Amino acid sequence: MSTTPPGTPPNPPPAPTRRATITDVAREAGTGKTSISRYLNGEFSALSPELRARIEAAIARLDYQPNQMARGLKRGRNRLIGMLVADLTNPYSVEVLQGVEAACHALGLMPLICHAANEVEMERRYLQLLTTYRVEGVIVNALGVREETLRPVGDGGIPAVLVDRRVEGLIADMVGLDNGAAAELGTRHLLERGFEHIWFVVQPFERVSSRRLRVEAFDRAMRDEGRARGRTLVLDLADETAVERGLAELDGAIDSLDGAGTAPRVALFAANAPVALRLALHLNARYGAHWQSRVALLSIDDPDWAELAGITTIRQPTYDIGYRAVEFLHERIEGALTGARDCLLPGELIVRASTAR
Amino acid sequence: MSTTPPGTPPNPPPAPTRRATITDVAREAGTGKTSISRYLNGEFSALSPELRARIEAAIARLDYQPNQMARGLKRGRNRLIGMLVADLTNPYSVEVLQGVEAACHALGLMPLICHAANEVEMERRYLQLLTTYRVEGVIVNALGVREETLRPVGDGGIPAVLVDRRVEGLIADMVGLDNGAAAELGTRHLLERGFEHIWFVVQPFERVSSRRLRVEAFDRAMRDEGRARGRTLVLDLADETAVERGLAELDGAIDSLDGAGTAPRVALFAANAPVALRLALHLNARYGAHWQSRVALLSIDDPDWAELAGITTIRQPTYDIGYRAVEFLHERIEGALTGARDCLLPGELIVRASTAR
DNA sequence: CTGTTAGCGCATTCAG
DNA sequence: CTGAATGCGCTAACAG
Repeated sequence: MSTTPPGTPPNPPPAPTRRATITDVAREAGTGKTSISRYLNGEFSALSPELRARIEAAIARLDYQPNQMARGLKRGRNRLIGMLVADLTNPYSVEVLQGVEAACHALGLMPLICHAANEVEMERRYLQLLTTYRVEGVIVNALGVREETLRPVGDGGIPAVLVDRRVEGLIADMVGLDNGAAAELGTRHLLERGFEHIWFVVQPFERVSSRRLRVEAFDRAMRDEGRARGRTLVLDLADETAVERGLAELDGAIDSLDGAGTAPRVALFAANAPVALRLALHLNARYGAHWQSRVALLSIDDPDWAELAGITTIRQPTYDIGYRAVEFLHERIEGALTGARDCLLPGELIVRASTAR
Repeated sequence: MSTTPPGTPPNPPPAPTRRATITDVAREAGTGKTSISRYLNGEFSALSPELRARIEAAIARLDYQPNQMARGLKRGRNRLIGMLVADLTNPYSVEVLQGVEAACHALGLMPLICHAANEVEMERRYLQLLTTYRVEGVIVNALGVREETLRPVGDGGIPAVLVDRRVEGLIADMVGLDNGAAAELGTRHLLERGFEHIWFVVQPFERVSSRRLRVEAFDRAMRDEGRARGRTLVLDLADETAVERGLAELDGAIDSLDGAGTAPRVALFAANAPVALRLALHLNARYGAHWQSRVALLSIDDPDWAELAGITTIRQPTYDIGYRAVEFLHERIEGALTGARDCLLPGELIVRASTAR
């Protein structure tokens, strides 16, 4: 069907081995390349209706599609932006991505998605690759290291906006959850529900600003309160033996605090979904399907299994985070010279059986 | 500023606003562009050690990075391939992606990841976009429609390999789970464990080949057996009211079959993880946390919450699927002219509490 | 309104 | 061993 010109047999063009170029179209339309270019760029006011029609026909006949690479080379901009994701396995990332995609769509940008899979080396490679492809900007959900890796980015380099985490020594826009408020929200909730012992469980946080902020807010909230006992457990999910050691510590505490038959007195506050999952798996294995009668679990992030497990969560405005990040980046690309800006979005508490009492 | 003349202090150039080009490097090294190009392409045998050193220095001084776009334009190949994902929200997709990335890495390819978010229109847009960026090939986890959308791809068009699903009228390589064997494996398992009523629950499958194959294999396996009763329930997850209607039907059946106190006689076989999650959520809401004492649940796909919920699964070799897909594509790109090939990988049954009796 | 000219950054003949 | 010239597909001045 396509756009067979009137008068020709309706066979689709025989799979052109070489894609048509602007020169081909010009020849086919009996005109110069400039007019084709004008047509492509919507400068119709500079084209007679007659010429325009001929061009249209030629393009259809040749199934012509302009080569973005060439356009980019000439124009100096290719509408490409990089999106560097630390861990796509984390539902958080995928959700942010949806916002990013929507915004890109709306702004005429094309996101190149790169997945570092939690490996610093990958992060470096991709960043370098993005650079060589001359992306106009990058959105970075970084692994946390500045040196070398992030050199080409940010101040002076290509425009960048950080997502979720700040990077030491890198001045750039940043958008993410209001970690302080979120952690405080969760802590207060647990305190209100009368838990006497609260463990904040988090992955190593020295290098990841968002985690650090969450820990700090937790500490602060617990200190302000005074009654309940709060502790922090660091779980390096990448090191299984370390994880088991940490979990054993937790088990000890839970066992010693068990108020047989009564509602649980201890609550676990997971700093994010991966941690929450690891905790749930362990508790499930150790105490059986009824582990929730022993311990309560609250988590920042709201993965799809949270509802199934009945755990309380603090949902992040992931979509908005992604969308906003692209907007920031776009402004920078268009030349906004503002200083580094922050956009901290609030989380939403979703109370489920685990802490409903 | 930029090109600091030789003999000046070795301060790193103050963030050149314009990236250095090959011409800059040539000038800086006091040679021609050709030699730089040779250096970049590793043709050291054609460079005197002395020249080579000068080039090296110049590149470092200018922080030069070759422009991939320009290279691609000239060479006619840009090492880019498109990866079109139907639904990144599905862990299956992310896992496949990891295999794709690893293979790309190994083969020197750069995957452009595009997320159709289950929208045919998005799929069309991205495919068209990939075309204009002149990707050398595409890996497609399609939404299932051929017309228009997939026109530029496959036979005659740019090399393509399908993942998980075949597309009607499109002749191309395909790699995915051996759906027939997997569904049969699951069905037999349920029969062995003595379930008397088995429901196969699946999303609308007319347009998605993998789903169709699973349904068919289930039917076949049930027919072969004869004793137990098998039924198929279609759940269109995109249509909530339809979903509820379907679930109500299921509820009726479960209730009527309830053998009070004994082990469950009915098992649900979910065709994939999204369906399994929807089922689990519903059962959990309706029968409480102990729903598994009423119904067993088996699912193709092995999402991270499966272990937590204790449901039996058939895990797909997702990583291998992605890796293999890239290998196929690579061969095609390099000019292999074989007819369409298939690569069907086996699934692995993981028995958990739900069906352990 | 329309076509000609000159590069964008790079790789590739083809002569030194 | 080395470099000058040519053109990839396209846009952007410049003239008609």
